[in-house]
Amino acid sequence: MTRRERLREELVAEIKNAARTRLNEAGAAELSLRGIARDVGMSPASLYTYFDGLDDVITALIVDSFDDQAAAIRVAAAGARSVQTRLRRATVAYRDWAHEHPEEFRLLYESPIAGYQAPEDGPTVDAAIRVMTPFMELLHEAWTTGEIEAPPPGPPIDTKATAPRVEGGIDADWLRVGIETWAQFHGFVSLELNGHFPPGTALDDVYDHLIDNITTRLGFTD
Amino acid sequence: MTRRERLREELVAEIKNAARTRLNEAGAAELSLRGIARDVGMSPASLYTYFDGLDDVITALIVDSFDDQAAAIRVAAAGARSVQTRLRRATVAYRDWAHEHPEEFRLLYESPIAGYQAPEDGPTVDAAIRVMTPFMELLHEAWTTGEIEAPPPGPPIDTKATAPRVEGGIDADWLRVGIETWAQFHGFVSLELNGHFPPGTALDDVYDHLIDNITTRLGFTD
DNA sequence: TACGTTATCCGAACAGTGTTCGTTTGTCAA
DNA sequence: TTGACAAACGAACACTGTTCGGATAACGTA
Repeated sequence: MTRRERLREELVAEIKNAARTRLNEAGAAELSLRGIARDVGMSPASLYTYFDGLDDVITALIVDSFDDQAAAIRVAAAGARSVQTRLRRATVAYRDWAHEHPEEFRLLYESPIAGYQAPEDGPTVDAAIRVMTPFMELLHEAWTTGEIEAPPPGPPIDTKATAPRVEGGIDADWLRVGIETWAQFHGFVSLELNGHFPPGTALDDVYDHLIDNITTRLGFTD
Repeated sequence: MTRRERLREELVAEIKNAARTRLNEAGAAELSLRGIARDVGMSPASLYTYFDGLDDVITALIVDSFDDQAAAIRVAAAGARSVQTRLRRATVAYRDWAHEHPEEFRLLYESPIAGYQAPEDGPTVDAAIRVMTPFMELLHEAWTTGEIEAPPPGPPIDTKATAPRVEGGIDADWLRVGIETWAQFHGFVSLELNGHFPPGTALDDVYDHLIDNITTRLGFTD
């Protein structure tokens, strides 16, 4: 590792850090290439030495943010005995992370930057799957340990795209259950973050109540 | 109604129409004030005679889109006998409308235009509530006709903001159930629209399956 | 009909954006 | 030391939203 390579890596990290800070503190509207360049103290043109443009910086940011959320979920779910408890903690961590990084959450799951196009080779898709993997693993574990029963059959899911990225493959019915579960608590977080719920309400408790309903319906015998 | 007032109304409608067409056909990135001005054949400065700026045009667009979705939901839910069927059709209409107007849906429920700020006096909030009202009415009707039972008590919801806008007020428990229900099918539509589900899957069937689960849990005896 | 008022419209300008190009500076290896 | 390459920059281009001043047209009224 030469000196130049090391400096390059440091500067790439500094640029990504400046971009993330800018996004979190000033919002997506201020996530501009020229602004990032000002923050790291270089000219806009110089940034093109390290990234192919603003979209490339954003793509790197998305991948890092997905991995950050995935790590937060894994940490929150670790340690508890019952799978039900770990699954609950994972869903709570999903929402907590969104509250701590609302701009990043929007960047990951909505499209707050008009004109941004994710790259074809899909590094952001890979990273997104790394967030869902803990949930799928918990469902699978709950099933193998007998905490919940096998899901009733339902519409088929095409597992070609996701199965190769999950250890031991993935069952179509479980993937469907995972997607449905995800959709339910994600919808709450998304609507909440975009201000679509009545103000003055203790949304923590409502979310807990929603998770209760979801886990109950999954078949956990509380 | 003078001639000038009529011309003004027509031009306002034409501007909004151009903005909506631009959004739907070219995406949020092309929803620019200068572009809209080009489409209607006037200078950018002239647009300020009719709107206070780009944000004001977008606000008008949001209100119209909310009302359009609300109308689609009401049309879809009308006519069927059982409340369960109408509720199901309403949820399907919610998703169908999103598929027919994906860019508009994102504009309503996510924040695809960085820097846009909704106005303080909340015309967009009023319009958003007009979308939720049919769902709340259906829940209330199912309860009064005995198709489902009263919801078990749960965390309280502050009904001050929404109750005055719904005829006959609103019950806190029912509002909570409505919010939870909405969150669940909205999450599916949002994730689907943003490409977070495995490709090649028959998502229509999965959504139907999800709605089955939701209505069953609401207490409808199929 | 004539006049003053007002709405409408536009051109020019300003500050900001992403991106490209040509050039210069700095670093590394042969 | 020299040649090759990475890195950095200034200037420019085509955009964007917005403001301002002035011109033009339509209006209500005397």
